Amino acid sequence: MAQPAPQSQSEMRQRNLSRVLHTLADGGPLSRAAVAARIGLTRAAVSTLVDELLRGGLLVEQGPGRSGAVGRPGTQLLLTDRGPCGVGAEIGVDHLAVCVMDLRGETRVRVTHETRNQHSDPTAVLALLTSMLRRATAEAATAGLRPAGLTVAVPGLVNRGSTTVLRAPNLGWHGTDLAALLPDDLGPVTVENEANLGALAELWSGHHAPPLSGPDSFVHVSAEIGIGAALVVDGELLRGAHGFAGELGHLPVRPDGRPCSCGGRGCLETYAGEEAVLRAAGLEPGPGVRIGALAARCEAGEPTALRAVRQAGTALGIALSGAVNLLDPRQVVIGGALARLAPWLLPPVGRELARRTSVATGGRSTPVPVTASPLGPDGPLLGAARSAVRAALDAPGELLRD
Amino acid sequence: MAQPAPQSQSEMRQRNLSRVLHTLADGGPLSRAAVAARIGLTRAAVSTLVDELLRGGLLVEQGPGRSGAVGRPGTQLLLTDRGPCGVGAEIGVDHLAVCVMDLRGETRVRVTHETRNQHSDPTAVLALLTSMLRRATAEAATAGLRPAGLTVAVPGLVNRGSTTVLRAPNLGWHGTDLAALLPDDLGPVTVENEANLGALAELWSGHHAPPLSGPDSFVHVSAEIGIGAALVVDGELLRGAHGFAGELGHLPVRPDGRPCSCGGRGCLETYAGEEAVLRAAGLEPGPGVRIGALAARCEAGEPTALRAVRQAGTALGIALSGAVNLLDPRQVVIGGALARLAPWLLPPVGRELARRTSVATGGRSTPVPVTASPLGPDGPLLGAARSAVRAALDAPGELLRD
DNA sequence: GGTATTTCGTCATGGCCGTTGACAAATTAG
DNA sequence: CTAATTTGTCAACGGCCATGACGAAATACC
Repeated sequence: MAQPAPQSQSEMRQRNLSRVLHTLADGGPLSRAAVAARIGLTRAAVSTLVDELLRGGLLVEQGPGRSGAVGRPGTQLLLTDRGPCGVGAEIGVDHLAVCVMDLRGETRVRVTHETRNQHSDPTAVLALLTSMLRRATAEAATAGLRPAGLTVAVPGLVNRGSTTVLRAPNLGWHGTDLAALLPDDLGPVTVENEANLGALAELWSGHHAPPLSGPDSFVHVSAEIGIGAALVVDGELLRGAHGFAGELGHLPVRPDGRPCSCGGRGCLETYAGEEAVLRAAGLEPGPGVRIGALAARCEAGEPTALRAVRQAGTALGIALSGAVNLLDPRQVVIGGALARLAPWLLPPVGRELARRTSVATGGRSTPVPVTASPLGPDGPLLGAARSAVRAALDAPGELLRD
Repeated sequence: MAQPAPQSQSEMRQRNLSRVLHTLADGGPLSRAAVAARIGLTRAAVSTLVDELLRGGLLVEQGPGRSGAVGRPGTQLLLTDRGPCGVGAEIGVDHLAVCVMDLRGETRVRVTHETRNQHSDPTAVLALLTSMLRRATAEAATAGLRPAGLTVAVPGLVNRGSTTVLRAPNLGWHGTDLAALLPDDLGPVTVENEANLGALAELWSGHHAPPLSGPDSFVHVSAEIGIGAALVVDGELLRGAHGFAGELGHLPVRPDGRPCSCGGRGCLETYAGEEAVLRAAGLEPGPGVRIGALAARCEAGEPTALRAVRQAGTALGIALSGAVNLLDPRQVVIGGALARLAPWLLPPVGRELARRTSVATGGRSTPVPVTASPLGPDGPLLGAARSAVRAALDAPGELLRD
């Protein structure tokens, strides 16, 4: 929401159009007067903004609302469920997925495909993804939806603001420009780290702690590539100077401990990474043998698996203590595939956090709350789609161009 | 602050006035045309903005600039060195300081007073500080300067957006509202953690790495209360949800190590905190025996002191590795009193960072640069004064009110 | 030296945009 | 049924920036 200052009046107009759209996206159906009250403009001004958006087909009017309150009831406004939509795509280690979301945030089409993308050829993978995109958008078109932007979630590092994947170790991709291999008729293409998108999905879903004052901030842990964390600060993603922020997996947990592939020693990843935990649980990591298998053993109550997860949780808690002391987030969220392990992971994590973050919580008895994301593995895909939707709502000028 | 801005165009005007002021504050003397080019408005628009600021006495015209370039030379504009000014104050453990800064960023008056503020009475300390403020602003008045805001640096935690010191262990203050004990005729009062202000001073001083692209981001380490770090992300201070961000001192360095007063074990502070380092160097911590004494022994080449600092540096490097992996800052700055130890502290810190942050630097051979702040112990005071100046430049409407 | 060129600052004009104040419409309270 | 309240719209207004032209003041070139 933090947009650049308006410097010309047309920019101000764009920003106000966008504010109307976002207000309706957040607050469900509202009358013109209610929108005006929320964004601090007069009813007359909002009327002209709404007229423009209605003419452009971005809003629809519902019948007069039965409010029960005194006074003339307002006509309820709603974002359209036709017209522009956002497209999200996810490139996972063992699957591809596409999701079409309308401006209201409803998922309208979803296509999934199981594959093995480890050490794969980007051209082949993106050709498959493109055909899935074609199928999904064709189906969306029958519902009157027209793509206004595409966001792709990737398990790797993406250069800030570019569409090039710098490194995706699990895919074996290096310096691959995805925009060149994807359709260009779906609107602007954005490529983003999947952990970041998972965190944004969490932020935008709104089903967590109410924003007491000011925007939200949290640490969102996932474990697709090693152990990644996405940091949301004041409602915005913290990407870092080079786009590499959130490398929780290489926080030193035991400075003289096990050597890590990164060259350091005792990184969190050597204790709580997928491979380390699977081995500790007596499982041989391999294709198909991933966190899901471990969760199954925990559910079965197998002691080796439980001990392995507990130890991983302790290490994760130590690393998260560092993050909490540094960042003072409102909460910590365990998302992605790790969310399945939450029942066994949260207790040791919470224990370490309680021990080690008393200063950062101001000595109060309540440590940072740690929760599991209800979105779980769907986070990155939904975050990608919603990111495309929000980008469209941010630029109403583009959408009104017809 | 969440005031419903009913007049969105006058808000735009205020912003543009502010942009003119900030452009001149950053870029030295500039002509109207140069300002227009920088902020993206037309010369005509900037002319009216500048007229208003000239009439309000915030700008002055210099004679036509001798540029040597073809074309009519522009009349150079400059912020005034009279009229409104910012006042900064610092409450240290063993000193008080006040600084008056004009809109150009020049320090015009500075008053320092040595005291012992450990476990002191806030009322007495602030009475003394008030008399210093009176003296400084009286002297500033003879130069035509009129205070437009006061920012106070304190070695403790301040609630976000309030003027109340939650906890300042070294001062022995708890829940003290400073605004009630300070003069109210110096403009709005702001209270801020001194580590944060030191970092902002560093950010605004501009004498570090050139901003290659986008705003700056760095981790700024100081050591007044334990070990504090201030985090600057995208040119803004990261304060945390409760205002407690930057507690570097309690990052776990050796999770089963020495017990810490915070209740945790192996916190950085137990290895690199002032008290721990002094003891390791064979010094008995006490009033007057602080980091300065240690630096003197290092300069003398005393082996025990050198070893103590080297070990502290290693611990600091481990903790900073965590911070760098999480935040991906452009650089790390050692500031405050710690800057005096830089010659002996930087090598071990750099060594640990190089070992442990290869992932966060994208595998490139150049790790995050670590530098010592050239401001050193002056950072917090200068940051406080400049923060007051910038707040004034942000609200030109207030300054033009006469 | 003189003219052309370039750049600066200003002016009048115009368009855009949100505000103000008033009014009809639609509903509830009594 | 009347009064009160709220909604949505309209016309007039004022503020603000863009546009395009102009004179002013310097340099570049002949």
